[in-house]
Amino acid sequence: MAQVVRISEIAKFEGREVTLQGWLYNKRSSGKLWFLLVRDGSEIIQCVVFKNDVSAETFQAAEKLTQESSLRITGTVSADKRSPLGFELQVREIEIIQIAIDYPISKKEHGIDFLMDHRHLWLRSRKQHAILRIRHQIIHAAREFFDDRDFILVDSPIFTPNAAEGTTTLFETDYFGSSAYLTQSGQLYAEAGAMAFGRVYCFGPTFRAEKSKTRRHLTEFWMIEPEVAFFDLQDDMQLAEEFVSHLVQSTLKNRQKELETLERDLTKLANIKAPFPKIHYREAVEILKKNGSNFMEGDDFGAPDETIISEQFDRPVIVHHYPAAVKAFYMKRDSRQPEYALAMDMLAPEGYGEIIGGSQREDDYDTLLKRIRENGLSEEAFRWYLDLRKYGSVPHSGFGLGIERTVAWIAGINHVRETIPYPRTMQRLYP
RNA sequence: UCCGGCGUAGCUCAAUCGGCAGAGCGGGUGGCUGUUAACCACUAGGUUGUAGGUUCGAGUCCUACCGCCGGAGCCA
Repeated sequence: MAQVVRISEIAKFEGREVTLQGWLYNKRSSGKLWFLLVRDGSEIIQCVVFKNDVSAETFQAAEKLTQESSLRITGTVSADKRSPLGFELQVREIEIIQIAIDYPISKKEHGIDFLMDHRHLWLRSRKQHAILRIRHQIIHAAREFFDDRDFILVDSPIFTPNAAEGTTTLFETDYFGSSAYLTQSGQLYAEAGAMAFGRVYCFGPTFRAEKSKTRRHLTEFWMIEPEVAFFDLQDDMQLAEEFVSHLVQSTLKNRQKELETLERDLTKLANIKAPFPKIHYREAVEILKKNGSNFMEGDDFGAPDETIISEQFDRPVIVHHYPAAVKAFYMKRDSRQPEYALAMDMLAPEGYGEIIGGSQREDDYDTLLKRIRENGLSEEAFRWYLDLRKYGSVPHSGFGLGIERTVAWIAGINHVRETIPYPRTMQRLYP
């Protein structure tokens, strides 16, 4: 065995003998010659086995290897123009660790249900690698954005005693004889954090028991939620557009190869720079009317409406001042036009839908208490939340960005289920 | 929950008007010293989702159920 290296760093070892540890991705033969595609998690490299250059045992080992068998393979790194990677391994020795029998995912196409049943194995494939590396990059960029702006990470609990959004979409679980709910949003706790630290964010999984079967929905999805004291709606929208610009530009800069693997149109991403267009709800309604939608003013937008609106722009569009009636109880109303909430949504281009929802929060104790009562929510469960309006209440705002929809949009993936390692939907709790 | 679609080999799909259930991939065997989802030859592999019905005859038509896919509503 020679020095063990990662394939991603193979260029540094040209002309030297190295050992790779990994799995067989695919193989081809040509008589006295085997071409082994070996992956180690970082990259895939073609390893060439000439019958005349290796021992009989090693040549037999090459013959015996099946797809996804694990191995150590030793040889000399050589530059080769025919290789997509630019380098090959001229093999001297193969050590089989385990022969994989009947690996279920073949090189040809599969249906989505089959692939999702084998999600734990599907993660090994090229496309899934590209998507999850992009997800990693977006999460990294998101943390970097807030950390660089002096935000403190203050995570919210996952077990909660109360609802943040509609009560019909809560997952209820037994909690030592009483009920707890899986969080739908970390926002309410982030508000408490903002009153403590000024600017905070939380990042974690959230859960919605919505019976949605669409390409934009999961029952478990990850959300990053900043919350800032003394921010009004304008400040909030500006933060959101700078944030999303950063996510896109960081991915474009650091994951170009993965975006190309996914055949993403990079020119569309290059445009995504702040400022973004910002339109009042009423302007959005005008757009819908002009484009032949039978939309009723006063409603919230449906998915087809969002697509029509977002198609008017070459970058995400922020719609603000939604009718208060269709928005959550904690959103502050505009004092000059109280039928509208100081709310905003960011709609991604190309039909990817809403990626951000945010608002300026109601900061008046009596008004918030009234809203809680109007919505039939438990005053007792929200006692702590009301405290924030009792002890030094200030204007504050925040938003939540759904990671999976953002990854789907940036990576150009049709369905959010491929943007998370183990998607949870109404139909799927396995693997 | 509602609307629409699909269930055939391990996988992806064919099967004309209701008339012998087939191909590619994957597996096995053999061949090939530069392949890129390699190729060539041979080969094994089937309770056509389940239950019932119509018919001389059902993968195909009808009913119910189950599973999945897409969409709506709801949302990020």
